[in-house]
Amino acid sequence: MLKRSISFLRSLNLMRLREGIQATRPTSSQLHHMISERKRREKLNESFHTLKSLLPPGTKKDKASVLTTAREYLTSLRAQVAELSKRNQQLEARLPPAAKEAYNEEAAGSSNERVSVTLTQVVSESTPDQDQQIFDLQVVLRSVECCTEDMVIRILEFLKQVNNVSLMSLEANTWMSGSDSNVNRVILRLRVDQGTEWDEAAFQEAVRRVVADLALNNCRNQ
Amino acid sequence: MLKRSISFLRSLNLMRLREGIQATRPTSSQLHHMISERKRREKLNESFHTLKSLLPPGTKKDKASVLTTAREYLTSLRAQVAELSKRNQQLEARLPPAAKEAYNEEAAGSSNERVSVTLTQVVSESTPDQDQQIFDLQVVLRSVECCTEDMVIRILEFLKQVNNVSLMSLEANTWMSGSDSNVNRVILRLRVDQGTEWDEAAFQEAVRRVVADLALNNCRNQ
DNA sequence: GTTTGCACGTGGTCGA
DNA sequence: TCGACCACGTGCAAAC
Repeated sequence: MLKRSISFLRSLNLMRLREGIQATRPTSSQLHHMISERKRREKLNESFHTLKSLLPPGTKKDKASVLTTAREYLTSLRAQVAELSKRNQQLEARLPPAAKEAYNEEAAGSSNERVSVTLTQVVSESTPDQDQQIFDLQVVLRSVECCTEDMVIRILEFLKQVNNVSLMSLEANTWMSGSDSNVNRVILRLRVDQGTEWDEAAFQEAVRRVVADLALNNCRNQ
Repeated sequence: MLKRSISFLRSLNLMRLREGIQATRPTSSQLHHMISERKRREKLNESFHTLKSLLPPGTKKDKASVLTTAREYLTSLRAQVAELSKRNQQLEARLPPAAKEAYNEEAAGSSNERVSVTLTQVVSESTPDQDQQIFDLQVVLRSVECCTEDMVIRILEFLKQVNNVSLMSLEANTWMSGSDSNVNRVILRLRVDQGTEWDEAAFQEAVRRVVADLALNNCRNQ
């Protein structure tokens, strides 16, 4: 019914335009403008309709209501994303880092090295923050009498001096391996702020030197 | 159909009237209509502006662009929520059962205490050694700025002074809780040689004092 | 020049 | 009747 009246008005106006055909020269441009505006309007209305279809179904078909509820829904979704991301980070923080590689490495060769430091980046698709990265630092030390406490303390005190990394989680184990030589393994999950420079190899080498120095000192003491 | 003809006649009459006399009918009702429509328009534009302010900042100030980008952003946020929720569920499913209690405890009350120390004996039927016992020491510290590194270092240095306990494994996490107050949790598995005297409550109280002292010092420093 | 976009006033419909 | 809402055509800018 409404469409009918609209089209009726349209034809009426067109008739009016044709009535003044002799005095109004820019009829074609005006007509083009008119239909262009009509096209714009219907496109905008279509966008309104599709947007309303995405909103929660109890929404009024009001244009203003569509806008305001879109705004509210958007902020709500943002809050949900933030909360979920935070909770996700909490969960990931206390998730034990994968320790399978250490076992394989220990079972295989490379045991001639008393200290091994590996640094692997954790790719997490849930929190793809571009300004920070997450690394897993694994330190394995085979020594006759280097207690895990000293090792962890040394590593942590070293980490405190590096200002753009922060500790997310830490996992340390010690176990006997073969005849009276125990193996200490520490896995640290680190969050690296990407703002400053970050030399991965240099950091790894520094950790290696710290641990090797600890092993030397301890062996000299005993 | 009848209505159509009626409206047609009416509009025709109105147009005739307007053509004839233009100054006699700008009555107050038309003026009210005008300013009301103006009010409506500016309110709608305001809604447009606020909605655009919530969109990603590279958005065109076009009305249609605002609508379409709002739609895209909304679907994107929805997808993010779905993916985060799925991942969250996966993470919660594979969460170790030991950490669930701490999670609930953190979510529930008992947050009035900034430091909590619990010591539980691990009964393991696989190694029923009678001359040594295994304990799990859990330390939770809620503080605005007590980094986990210091906490672990303090606990380990304290442990080094106790001569009849040795560290088996260590697990430390830190995560944000609420507004800018992070929670540090450290779980230590200790082997206690039963030969000498072993006062469980005293040990726990000593750990609590160490951690509380650390928190005090850190709060005083900052 | 043309196209795009927007605010304006206006007439019309639908519900209190 | 009054108020809210909407579509229409048009004048007026700025941008391709």
